[in-house]
Amino acid sequence: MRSPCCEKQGLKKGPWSAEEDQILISHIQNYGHQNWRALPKQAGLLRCGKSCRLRWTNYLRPDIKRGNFTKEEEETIIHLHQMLGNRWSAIAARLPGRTDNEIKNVWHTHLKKRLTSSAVSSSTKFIVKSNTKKELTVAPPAQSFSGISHSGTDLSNPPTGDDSKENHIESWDRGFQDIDEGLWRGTVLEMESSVLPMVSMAMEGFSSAPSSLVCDTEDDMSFWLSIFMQSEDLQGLPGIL
DNA sequence: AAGCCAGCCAACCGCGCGTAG
DNA sequence: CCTACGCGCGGTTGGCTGGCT
Repeated sequence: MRSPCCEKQGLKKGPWSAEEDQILISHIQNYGHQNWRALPKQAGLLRCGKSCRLRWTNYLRPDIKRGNFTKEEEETIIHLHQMLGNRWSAIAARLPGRTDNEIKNVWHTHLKKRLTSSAVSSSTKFIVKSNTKKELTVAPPAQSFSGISHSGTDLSNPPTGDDSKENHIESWDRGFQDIDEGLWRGTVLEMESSVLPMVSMAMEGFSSAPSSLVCDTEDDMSFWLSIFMQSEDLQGLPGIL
């Protein structure tokens, strides 16, 4: 059994003072943070390393974006949460300047309430083809849920009788996690020409949508799928090939 | 003005993972 | 392999604040 954090007597807990913040900032600016456990002692702080790391990553880091979340950021969080679930760090990775803690707080205090049943259409379907003989079908929740298959092998955990949307999404997400990262390298999302106008609309900032998208990692794949999920026009389409 | 309450959010806790020895 | 350690993640807590009565 691991000993709890801050077991040592005399270590301070609770809110950080301005003086402590300044000590931590100047120490990291001068020496970096290779070893969080050793840092408080080196810096002369009566804190545990974990507390220092948290203070730095969630509050003191220079690239932290302050202020309220924009409408766009909130929408992004909602859609990424549909895709990724409670993987706050993965969501934060797509929102520059926002921390996982901040996003988690915003989700629990604001966004969760805003979720409606229209979040994800059960008929949306993505078929993903790889250019390396690997073939994979990704089907989000639907009555005809077929799971995720790779070379004929079912990699997903099919729904267990509970038809709730949440469970289906979780199954879908688990399917993603089970896939070897290498599988995504070179994966191409091909789209039917009929959906291209909608894809184009979904991809703001692009003059025209490509007919296929190359993915190198699961993150790439998640990113593109999140783009599609953000488009109300695309939700409910019979398929993206 | 005082008390209560709900919401917010910084910070803490425990667990799991990766890695070095 | 096993163990200890460091770190990051997600869940939870509790103090603060502002609004309401």
